[in-house]
Amino acid sequence: MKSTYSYNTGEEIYGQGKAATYIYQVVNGAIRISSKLTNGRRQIGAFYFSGDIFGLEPSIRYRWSAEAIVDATTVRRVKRKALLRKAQSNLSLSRSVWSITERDLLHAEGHRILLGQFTATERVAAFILQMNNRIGVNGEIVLPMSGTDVGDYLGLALETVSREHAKLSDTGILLRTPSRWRRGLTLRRPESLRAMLPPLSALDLSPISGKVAQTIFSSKT
Amino acid sequence: MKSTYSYNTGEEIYGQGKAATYIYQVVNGAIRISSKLTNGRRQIGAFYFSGDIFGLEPSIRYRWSAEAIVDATTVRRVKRKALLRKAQSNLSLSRSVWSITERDLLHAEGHRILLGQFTATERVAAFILQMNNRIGVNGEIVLPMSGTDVGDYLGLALETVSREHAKLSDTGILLRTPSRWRRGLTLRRPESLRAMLPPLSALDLSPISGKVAQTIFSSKT
DNA sequence: CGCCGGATTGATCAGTTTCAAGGCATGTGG
DNA sequence: CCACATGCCTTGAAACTGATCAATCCGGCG
Repeated sequence: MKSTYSYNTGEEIYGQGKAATYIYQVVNGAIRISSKLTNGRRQIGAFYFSGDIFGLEPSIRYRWSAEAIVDATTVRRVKRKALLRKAQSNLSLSRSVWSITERDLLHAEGHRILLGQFTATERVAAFILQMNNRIGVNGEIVLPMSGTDVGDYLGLALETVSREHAKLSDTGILLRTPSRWRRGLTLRRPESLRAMLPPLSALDLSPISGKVAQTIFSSKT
Repeated sequence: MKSTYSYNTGEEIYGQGKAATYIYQVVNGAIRISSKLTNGRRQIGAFYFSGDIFGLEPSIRYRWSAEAIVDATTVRRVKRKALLRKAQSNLSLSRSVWSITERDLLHAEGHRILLGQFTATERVAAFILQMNNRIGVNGEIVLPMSGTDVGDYLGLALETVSREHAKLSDTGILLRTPSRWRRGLTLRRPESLRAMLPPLSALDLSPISGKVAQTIFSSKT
Protein backbone atom coordinates (compact mmCIF):
# COMPACT_ATOMS: atom_id res chain seq x y z
CA MET A 1 0.00 0.00 0.00
CA LYS A 2 1.39 3.38 -1.03
CA SER A 3 1.70 5.67 1.92
CA THR A 4 2.13 9.05 0.20
CA TYR A 5 0.99 10.55 -3.07
CA SER A 6 2.72 13.20 -5.10
CA TYR A 7 1.33 16.02 -7.25
CA ASN A 8 2.76 18.77 -9.39
CA THR A 9 1.57 22.37 -9.57
CA GLY A 10 -2.01 22.59 -10.68
CA GLU A 11 -2.78 18.89 -10.34
CA GLU A 12 -6.06 18.07 -8.70
CA ILE A 13 -6.16 15.94 -5.58
CA TYR A 14 -9.92 15.84 -5.49
CA GLY A 15 -12.72 17.66 -7.26
CA GLN A 16 -15.69 19.69 -6.12
CA GLY A 17 -18.81 17.54 -6.11
CA LYS A 18 -16.96 14.22 -6.16
CA ALA A 19 -17.48 11.55 -3.53
CA ALA A 20 -15.51 12.49 -0.40
CA THR A 21 -13.51 9.30 -0.03
CA TYR A 22 -10.36 10.46 1.71
CA ILE A 23 -9.09 12.86 4.33
CA TYR A 24 -5.62 14.21 3.65
CA GLN A 25 -2.56 15.59 5.35
CA VAL A 26 0.08 17.64 3.59
CA VAL A 27 3.47 16.02 4.04
CA ASN A 28 5.40 18.40 1.83
CA GLY A 29 4.55 21.31 -0.41
CA ALA A 30 1.31 23.28 -0.46
CA ILE A 31 -2.34 22.91 -1.39
CA ARG A 32 -5.20 25.26 -2.17
CA ILE A 33 -8.88 24.42 -1.97
CA SER A 34 -11.11 26.31 -4.35
CA SER A 35 -14.67 26.57 -5.52
CA LYS A 36 -15.54 27.53 -9.08
CA LEU A 37 -18.55 29.67 -9.94
CA THR A 38 -19.92 30.86 -13.24
CA ASN A 39 -18.19 33.68 -15.21
CA GLY A 40 -14.78 32.32 -14.32
CA ARG A 41 -15.23 33.47 -10.77
CA ARG A 42 -13.37 31.38 -8.24
CA GLN A 43 -13.13 31.50 -4.47
CA ILE A 44 -10.14 29.97 -2.76
CA GLY A 45 -11.13 28.69 0.65
CA ALA A 46 -7.76 28.08 2.22
CA PHE A 47 -4.13 27.23 1.69
CA TYR A 48 -2.62 24.23 3.45
CA PHE A 49 1.03 23.60 4.22
CA SER A 50 3.12 20.78 5.72
CA GLY A 51 1.32 19.10 8.57
CA ASP A 52 -2.09 20.57 7.79
CA ILE A 53 -5.09 18.29 7.48
CA PHE A 54 -7.63 18.96 4.76
CA GLY A 55 -10.52 17.34 2.95
CA LEU A 56 -12.65 16.54 6.00
CA GLU A 57 -16.09 17.79 5.00
CA PRO A 58 -19.47 17.61 6.67
CA SER A 59 -20.93 16.04 3.58
CA ILE A 60 -20.50 12.91 1.48
CA ARG A 61 -19.26 15.01 -1.42
CA TYR A 62 -16.34 17.40 -1.54
CA ARG A 63 -17.58 20.94 -1.61
CA TRP A 64 -14.22 22.30 -2.77
CA SER A 65 -11.57 21.13 -5.18
CA ALA A 66 -8.04 20.63 -3.91
CA GLU A 67 -4.99 21.30 -6.06
CA ALA A 68 -1.27 21.32 -5.47
CA ILE A 69 0.33 24.75 -5.83
CA VAL A 70 3.95 23.67 -5.84
CA ASP A 71 5.66 20.82 -7.65
CA ALA A 72 6.25 17.55 -5.86
CA THR A 73 3.67 18.22 -3.19
CA THR A 74 3.14 15.02 -1.24
CA VAL A 75 0.16 14.05 0.88
CA ARG A 76 -0.94 11.22 3.13
CA ARG A 77 -4.51 10.08 3.28
CA VAL A 78 -6.94 7.95 5.23
CA LYS A 79 -10.31 6.61 4.18
CA ARG A 80 -13.08 8.84 5.44
CA LYS A 81 -15.50 5.98 6.02
CA ALA A 82 -13.03 3.92 7.97
CA LEU A 83 -12.07 6.90 10.09
CA LEU A 84 -15.64 7.82 10.89
CA ARG A 85 -16.47 4.22 11.69
CA LYS A 86 -13.58 4.01 14.10
CA ALA A 87 -14.58 7.33 15.62
CA GLN A 88 -18.00 5.89 16.39
CA SER A 89 -16.51 3.70 19.04
CA ASN A 90 -13.53 5.77 20.08
CA LEU A 91 -14.17 8.94 22.03
CA SER A 92 -10.71 10.38 21.79
CA LEU A 93 -10.58 9.85 18.05
CA SER A 94 -14.04 11.35 17.76
CA ARG A 95 -12.83 14.43 19.62
CA SER A 96 -9.82 14.71 17.35
CA VAL A 97 -11.93 14.63 14.24
CA TRP A 98 -14.34 17.17 15.68
CA SER A 99 -11.43 19.48 16.46
CA ILE A 100 -10.61 19.59 12.76
CA THR A 101 -14.11 20.72 11.93
CA GLU A 102 -13.71 23.34 14.66
CA ARG A 103 -10.48 24.60 13.15
CA ASP A 104 -12.11 24.85 9.73
CA LEU A 105 -14.99 26.78 11.28
CA LEU A 106 -12.68 29.23 13.03
CA HIS A 107 -10.87 29.86 9.80
CA ALA A 108 -14.03 30.22 7.73
CA GLU A 109 -15.43 32.72 10.21
CA GLY A 110 -12.33 34.86 10.19
CA HIS A 111 -12.26 34.68 6.43
CA ARG A 112 -15.84 35.76 5.97
CA ILE A 113 -15.34 38.84 8.11
CA LEU A 114 -12.37 39.66 5.93
CA LEU A 115 -14.43 39.15 2.79
CA GLY A 116 -17.45 40.99 4.10
CA GLN A 117 -15.85 43.96 5.79
CA PHE A 118 -12.17 44.48 5.07
CA THR A 119 -10.87 46.98 2.53
CA ALA A 120 -8.34 45.89 -0.08
CA THR A 121 -5.49 47.29 2.01
CA GLU A 122 -6.65 45.45 5.10
CA ARG A 123 -7.11 42.20 3.22
CA VAL A 124 -3.60 42.22 1.85
CA ALA A 125 -2.12 43.22 5.20
CA ALA A 126 -4.01 40.40 6.93
CA PHE A 127 -2.84 37.95 4.31
CA ILE A 128 0.82 38.83 4.64
CA LEU A 129 0.64 38.59 8.41
CA GLN A 130 -1.08 35.25 8.15
CA MET A 131 1.52 33.89 5.76
CA ASN A 132 4.27 35.24 7.96
CA ASN A 133 2.85 33.34 10.91
CA ARG A 134 2.44 30.15 9.00
CA ILE A 135 5.40 29.92 6.67
CA GLY A 136 7.57 32.92 7.45
CA VAL A 137 11.07 32.53 8.85
CA ASN A 138 11.67 35.64 10.90
CA GLY A 139 10.14 38.03 8.44
CA GLU A 140 11.24 36.21 5.31
CA ILE A 141 8.26 34.86 3.42
CA VAL A 142 8.39 32.89 0.21
CA LEU A 143 4.87 32.78 -1.13
CA PRO A 144 4.20 29.50 -2.89
CA MET A 145 1.02 30.70 -4.61
CA SER A 146 0.53 32.96 -7.61
CA GLY A 147 -0.91 36.46 -7.47
CA THR A 148 -4.10 35.16 -9.02
CA ASP A 149 -4.46 32.70 -6.16
CA VAL A 150 -3.93 35.41 -3.58
CA GLY A 151 -6.56 37.52 -5.29
CA ASP A 152 -9.07 34.70 -5.39
CA TYR A 153 -8.46 34.01 -1.73
CA LEU A 154 -8.94 37.65 -0.75
CA GLY A 155 -11.81 38.38 -3.12
CA LEU A 156 -9.69 40.92 -5.05
CA ALA A 157 -8.35 41.25 -8.58
CA LEU A 158 -4.72 40.27 -8.89
CA GLU A 159 -3.89 43.81 -10.02
CA THR A 160 -5.27 45.17 -6.77
CA VAL A 161 -3.09 42.79 -4.78
CA SER A 162 -0.08 43.90 -6.75
CA ARG A 163 -0.86 47.57 -6.17
CA GLU A 164 -1.25 47.04 -2.44
CA HIS A 165 2.11 45.31 -2.35
CA ALA A 166 3.58 48.27 -4.19
CA LYS A 167 2.14 50.65 -1.57
CA LEU A 168 3.60 48.60 1.27
CA SER A 169 6.90 48.54 -0.52
CA ASP A 170 6.82 52.33 -0.92
CA THR A 171 6.29 52.85 2.78
CA GLY A 172 9.11 50.47 3.58
CA ILE A 173 6.95 47.99 5.44
CA LEU A 174 7.65 45.34 2.87
CA LEU A 175 10.59 44.45 0.71
CA ARG A 176 9.94 42.59 -2.52
CA THR A 177 12.35 40.19 -4.17
CA PRO A 178 10.94 39.92 -7.64
CA SER A 179 11.52 36.62 -9.28
CA ARG A 180 9.24 34.34 -11.14
CA TRP A 181 10.19 31.24 -9.22
CA ARG A 182 10.64 32.63 -5.75
CA ARG A 183 7.94 35.11 -4.78
CA GLY A 184 9.90 36.55 -1.92
CA LEU A 185 8.78 39.10 0.63
CA THR A 186 10.59 40.48 3.60
CA LEU A 187 8.39 41.87 6.32
CA ARG A 188 10.24 44.85 7.74
CA ARG A 189 7.72 46.15 10.24
CA PRO A 190 5.05 43.58 11.11
CA GLU A 191 3.65 45.89 13.79
CA SER A 192 2.84 48.51 11.13
CA LEU A 193 0.84 45.90 9.28
CA ARG A 194 -0.94 44.81 12.41
CA ALA A 195 -1.84 48.43 13.09
CA MET A 196 -3.64 48.56 9.75
CA LEU A 197 -6.07 45.83 10.77
CA PRO A 198 -9.32 46.09 12.66
CA PRO A 199 -8.91 44.57 16.11
CA LEU A 200 -9.85 40.96 16.85
CA SER A 201 -8.75 39.80 13.42
CA ALA A 202 -8.07 36.16 14.00
CA LEU A 203 -7.76 34.91 10.47
CA ASP A 204 -5.16 32.23 10.92
CA LEU A 205 -5.76 28.60 10.31
CA SER A 206 -4.69 27.48 13.74
CA PRO A 207 -2.41 24.51 13.35
CA ILE A 208 -3.75 21.10 14.27
CA SER A 209 -1.74 19.62 17.09
CA GLY A 210 0.60 16.84 16.12
CA LYS A 211 -1.21 14.57 18.53
CA VAL A 212 -4.48 14.97 16.67
CA ALA A 213 -2.81 14.33 13.34
CA GLN A 214 -1.11 11.27 14.72
CA THR A 215 -4.35 9.87 16.07
CA ILE A 216 -5.94 10.23 12.70
CA PHE A 217 -3.09 9.17 10.44
CA SER A 218 -1.64 6.48 12.68
CA SER A 219 -2.43 3.64 10.29
CA LYS A 220 -2.03 3.81 6.54
CA THR A 221 -5.38 3.24 4.88
CA MET B 1 -34.69 26.78 37.75
CA LYS B 2 -36.01 29.00 34.97
CA SER B 3 -36.28 27.06 31.76
CA THR B 4 -36.59 29.87 29.23
CA TYR B 5 -35.34 33.43 29.01
CA SER B 6 -36.97 36.32 27.22
CA TYR B 7 -35.47 39.29 25.36
CA ASN B 8 -36.78 42.31 23.52
CA THR B 9 -35.51 43.73 20.26
CA GLY B 10 -31.88 44.75 20.50
CA GLU B 11 -31.24 43.10 23.86
CA GLU B 12 -28.01 41.18 24.09
CA ILE B 13 -28.02 37.50 24.98
CA TYR B 14 -24.27 37.27 25.07
CA GLY B 15 -21.39 39.49 24.07
CA GLN B 16 -18.38 39.06 21.83
CA GLY B 17 -15.32 38.21 23.89
CA LYS B 18 -17.26 37.13 26.98
CA ALA B 19 -16.86 33.70 28.54
CA ALA B 20 -18.85 31.16 26.53
CA THR B 21 -20.94 29.75 29.34
CA TYR B 22 -24.08 28.60 27.59
CA ILE B 23 -25.36 27.05 24.40
CA TYR B 24 -28.77 28.25 23.31
CA GLN B 25 -31.83 27.24 21.37
CA VAL B 26 -34.37 29.69 20.04
CA VAL B 27 -37.82 28.78 21.34
CA ASN B 28 -39.64 31.74 19.86
CA GLY B 29 -38.68 34.84 17.94
CA ALA B 30 -35.41 35.50 16.17
CA ILE B 31 -31.74 36.15 16.91
CA ARG B 32 -28.82 37.63 15.05
CA ILE B 33 -25.17 37.02 15.81
CA SER B 34 -22.84 39.87 14.94
CA SER B 35 -19.25 40.95 15.16
CA LYS B 36 -18.30 44.62 15.54
CA LEU B 37 -15.26 46.09 13.89
CA THR B 38 -13.80 49.57 13.95
CA ASN B 39 -15.42 52.45 11.99
CA GLY B 40 -18.87 51.24 12.88
CA ARG B 41 -18.46 48.30 10.56
CA ARG B 42 -20.41 45.23 11.59
CA GLN B 43 -20.69 41.75 10.16
CA ILE B 44 -23.75 39.69 10.92
CA GLY B 45 -22.85 36.03 10.94
CA ALA B 46 -26.28 34.43 10.90
CA PHE B 47 -29.91 34.74 11.82
CA TYR B 48 -31.52 32.08 13.96
CA PHE B 49 -35.22 31.23 14.24
CA SER B 50 -37.39 28.89 16.29
CA GLY B 51 -35.68 25.58 16.89
CA ASP B 52 -32.21 26.74 15.85
CA ILE B 53 -29.28 26.13 18.13
CA PHE B 54 -26.66 28.85 18.50
CA GLY B 55 -23.78 29.90 20.71
CA LEU B 56 -21.73 26.71 20.43
CA GLU B 57 -18.24 27.98 19.68
CA PRO B 58 -14.90 26.25 19.32
CA SER B 59 -13.42 28.55 21.92
CA ILE B 60 -13.91 29.43 25.57
CA ARG B 61 -15.04 32.92 24.59
CA TYR B 62 -17.89 33.96 22.36
CA ARG B 63 -16.57 35.25 19.08
CA TRP B 64 -19.87 36.88 18.18
CA SER B 65 -22.49 38.82 20.08
CA ALA B 66 -26.06 37.54 20.02
CA GLU B 67 -29.04 39.88 20.11
CA ALA B 68 -32.78 39.42 19.83
CA ILE B 69 -34.27 41.03 16.73
CA VAL B 70 -37.92 40.74 17.67
CA ASP B 71 -39.67 41.48 20.95
CA ALA B 72 -40.38 38.67 23.35
CA THR B 73 -37.83 36.34 21.82
CA THR B 74 -37.42 33.36 24.12
CA VAL B 75 -34.50 30.95 24.36
CA ARG B 76 -33.53 27.82 26.21
CA ARG B 77 -29.99 27.17 27.27
CA VAL B 78 -27.64 24.53 28.62
CA LYS B 79 -24.27 24.95 30.29
CA ARG B 80 -21.47 24.48 27.81
CA LYS B 81 -19.15 22.87 30.31
CA ALA B 82 -21.70 20.36 31.52
CA LEU B 83 -22.62 19.48 27.96
CA LEU B 84 -19.04 18.94 26.88
CA ARG B 85 -18.33 16.90 29.97
CA LYS B 86 -21.26 14.65 29.26
CA ALA B 87 -20.20 14.36 25.64
CA GLN B 88 -16.82 13.07 26.77
CA SER B 89 -18.42 9.84 27.86
CA ASN B 90 -21.36 9.67 25.50
CA LEU B 91 -20.68 8.95 21.86
CA SER B 92 -24.11 9.77 20.54
CA LEU B 93 -24.18 13.10 22.37
CA SER B 94 -20.68 13.80 21.13
CA ARG B 95 -21.83 13.18 17.57
CA SER B 96 -24.81 15.49 18.06
CA VAL B 97 -22.64 18.33 19.28
CA TRP B 98 -20.20 17.81 16.45
CA SER B 99 -23.06 17.98 13.95
CA ILE B 100 -23.82 21.50 15.15
CA THR B 101 -20.27 22.57 14.44
CA GLU B 102 -20.66 20.96 11.02
CA ARG B 103 -23.83 22.89 10.32
CA ASP B 104 -22.13 26.14 11.32
CA LEU B 105 -19.23 25.31 9.03
CA LEU B 106 -21.51 24.60 6.08
CA HIS B 107 -23.24 27.90 6.60
CA ALA B 108 -20.04 29.88 7.04
CA GLU B 109 -18.62 28.40 3.86
CA GLY B 110 -21.67 29.25 1.81
CA HIS B 111 -21.67 32.71 3.32
CA ARG B 112 -18.06 33.43 2.51
CA ILE B 113 -18.53 32.53 -1.12
CA LEU B 114 -21.44 34.93 -1.17
CA LEU B 115 -19.32 37.64 0.46
CA GLY B 116 -16.28 36.98 -1.67
CA GLN B 117 -17.85 36.49 -5.08
CA PHE B 118 -21.51 37.44 -5.37
CA THR B 119 -22.69 40.73 -6.84
CA ALA B 120 -25.19 42.85 -4.94
CA THR B 121 -28.04 41.45 -7.04
CA GLU B 122 -26.99 37.88 -6.38
CA ARG B 123 -26.59 38.48 -2.67
CA VAL B 124 -30.06 39.89 -2.27
CA ALA B 125 -31.57 37.13 -4.42
CA ALA B 126 -29.80 34.48 -2.35
CA PHE B 127 -30.98 36.10 0.85
CA ILE B 128 -34.62 36.20 -0.16
CA LEU B 129 -34.53 32.58 -1.26
CA GLN B 130 -32.88 31.60 1.99
CA MET B 131 -35.46 33.44 4.05
CA ASN B 132 -38.22 31.93 1.98
CA ASN B 133 -36.92 28.46 2.74
CA ARG B 134 -36.55 29.12 6.40
CA ILE B 135 -39.46 31.31 7.40
CA GLY B 136 -41.58 31.69 4.28
CA VAL B 137 -45.13 30.36 4.09
CA ASN B 138 -45.68 29.53 0.45
CA GLY B 139 -44.04 32.62 -0.88
CA GLU B 140 -45.12 34.98 1.90
CA ILE B 141 -42.13 36.17 3.87
CA VAL B 142 -42.25 38.50 6.85
CA LEU B 143 -38.71 39.59 7.49
CA PRO B 144 -38.08 40.07 11.19
CA MET B 145 -34.82 41.99 10.72
CA SER B 146 -34.23 45.59 9.66
CA GLY B 147 -32.71 46.65 6.36
CA THR B 148 -29.52 47.56 8.17
CA ASP B 149 -29.28 44.01 9.48
CA VAL B 150 -29.79 42.55 6.03
CA GLY B 151 -27.08 44.83 4.69
CA ASP B 152 -24.64 43.87 7.42
CA TYR B 153 -25.35 40.20 6.76
CA LEU B 154 -24.78 40.55 3.02
CA GLY B 155 -21.85 42.94 3.22
CA LEU B 156 -23.85 45.70 1.48
CA ALA B 157 -25.08 49.16 2.37
CA LEU B 158 -28.73 49.22 3.34
CA GLU B 159 -29.45 51.52 0.40
CA THR B 160 -28.10 48.93 -1.98
CA VAL B 161 -30.40 46.30 -0.49
CA SER B 162 -33.34 48.65 -0.90
CA ARG B 163 -32.46 49.35 -4.53
CA GLU B 164 -32.17 45.65 -5.32
CA HIS B 165 -35.57 45.07 -3.79
CA ALA B 166 -36.91 47.85 -5.96
CA LYS B 167 -35.48 46.20 -9.07
CA LEU B 168 -37.05 42.86 -8.17
CA SER B 169 -40.31 44.61 -7.54
CA ASP B 170 -40.13 46.33 -10.95
CA THR B 171 -39.67 43.01 -12.72
CA GLY B 172 -42.59 41.50 -10.84
CA ILE B 173 -40.53 38.83 -9.11
CA LEU B 174 -41.26 40.34 -5.74
CA LEU B 175 -44.17 42.15 -4.17
CA ARG B 176 -43.49 44.49 -1.30
CA THR B 177 -45.90 45.31 1.50
CA PRO B 178 -44.41 48.43 2.96
CA SER B 179 -45.03 48.87 6.64
CA ARG B 180 -42.76 49.69 9.49
CA TRP B 181 -43.83 46.80 11.66
CA ARG B 182 -44.36 44.09 9.09
CA ARG B 183 -41.61 43.96 6.50
CA GLY B 184 -43.60 41.83 4.13
CA LEU B 185 -42.48 40.29 0.86
CA THR B 186 -44.34 38.04 -1.51
CA LEU B 187 -42.16 35.92 -3.72
CA ARG B 188 -43.97 35.69 -7.05
CA ARG B 189 -41.44 33.73 -9.10
CA PRO B 190 -38.87 31.94 -6.96
CA GLU B 191 -37.47 30.20 -10.04
CA SER B 192 -36.53 33.57 -11.53
CA LEU B 193 -34.57 34.35 -8.40
CA ARG B 194 -32.86 30.98 -8.46
CA ALA B 195 -31.91 31.59 -12.08
CA MET B 196 -30.03 34.71 -10.99
CA LEU B 197 -27.68 32.74 -8.76
CA PRO B 198 -24.45 30.97 -9.61
CA PRO B 199 -24.97 27.21 -9.42
CA LEU B 200 -24.14 25.22 -6.31
CA SER B 201 -25.21 28.03 -4.02
CA ALA B 202 -26.02 26.20 -0.84
CA LEU B 203 -26.28 29.08 1.57
CA ASP B 204 -28.97 27.81 3.88
CA LEU B 205 -28.42 27.09 7.48
CA SER B 206 -29.52 23.50 7.30
CA PRO B 207 -31.89 22.83 10.15
CA ILE B 208 -30.65 20.76 13.04
CA SER B 209 -32.74 17.65 13.39
CA GLY B 210 -35.14 17.65 16.29
CA LYS B 211 -33.44 14.55 17.60
CA VAL B 212 -30.13 16.36 17.96
CA ALA B 213 -31.75 19.28 19.70
CA GLN B 214 -33.57 16.97 22.04
CA THR B 215 -30.39 15.12 22.95
CA ILE B 216 -28.72 18.37 23.84
CA PHE B 217 -31.54 20.19 25.57
CA SER B 218 -33.12 17.18 27.26
CA SER B 219 -32.38 18.38 30.80
CA LYS B 220 -32.70 21.94 31.97
CA THR B 221 -29.36 23.22 33.17
C1' DC C 1 18.60 36.18 -28.58
C1' DG C 2 14.11 36.00 -28.25
C1' DC C 3 10.23 33.88 -26.20
C1' DC C 4 7.23 32.73 -22.24
C1' DG C 5 4.52 33.38 -18.11
C1' DG C 6 3.64 35.94 -14.55
C1' DA C 7 3.92 40.63 -12.30
C1' DT C 8 3.59 45.53 -12.69
C1' DT C 9 1.76 49.89 -14.05
C1' DG C 10 -1.43 53.07 -16.31
C1' DA C 11 -6.00 54.63 -17.87
C1' DT C 12 -10.63 54.05 -17.85
C1' DC C 13 -14.93 52.07 -16.28
C1' DA C 14 -18.60 50.21 -13.35
C1' DG C 15 -20.72 48.87 -9.22
C1' DT C 16 -21.43 50.15 -4.81
C1' DT C 17 -21.07 53.44 -1.06
C1' DT C 18 -21.85 57.72 0.80
C1' DC C 19 -24.25 61.88 1.47
C1' DA C 20 -28.52 64.06 1.41
C1' DA C 21 -33.40 64.73 0.98
C1' DG C 22 -37.97 63.15 1.08
C1' DG C 23 -41.73 59.64 2.00
C1' DC C 24 -44.76 56.88 4.54
C1' DA C 25 -46.78 54.32 8.06
C1' DT C 26 -47.22 54.57 13.04
C1' DG C 27 -47.32 56.76 17.58
C1' DT C 28 -47.94 60.93 20.65
C1' DG C 29 -49.54 65.17 22.57
C1' DG C 30 -52.32 69.07 22.36
C1' DC D 1 -59.09 64.02 16.31
C1' DC D 2 -55.80 66.37 14.01
C1' DA D 3 -50.79 67.96 13.79
C1' DC D 4 -46.58 66.86 14.41
C1' DA D 5 -42.66 63.69 15.75
C1' DT D 6 -40.35 59.29 15.04
C1' DG D 7 -38.07 55.62 12.83
C1' DC D 8 -37.22 53.20 8.99
C1' DC D 9 -37.29 52.87 4.05
C1' DT D 10 -36.76 54.83 -0.49
C1' DT D 11 -34.79 57.67 -3.99
C1' DG D 12 -31.44 60.76 -6.17
C1' DA D 13 -26.81 62.57 -7.11
C1' DA D 14 -22.03 62.56 -6.39
C1' DA D 15 -17.81 60.30 -4.92
C1' DC D 16 -14.87 56.39 -4.49
C1' DT D 17 -12.99 51.92 -4.37
C1' DG D 18 -11.68 48.30 -6.88
C1' DA D 19 -12.33 45.93 -11.52
C1' DT D 20 -11.31 45.72 -16.20
C1' DC D 21 -8.74 46.54 -20.26
C1' DA D 22 -4.37 47.12 -22.18
C1' DA D 23 0.46 47.81 -22.53
C1' DT D 24 4.98 46.91 -20.73
C1' DC D 25 8.35 44.80 -17.88
C1' DC D 26 11.24 41.35 -16.05
C1' DG D 27 13.50 37.05 -14.87
C1' DG D 28 14.35 32.54 -16.52
C1' DC D 29 14.78 29.34 -20.12
C1' DG D 30 15.05 27.18 -24.80
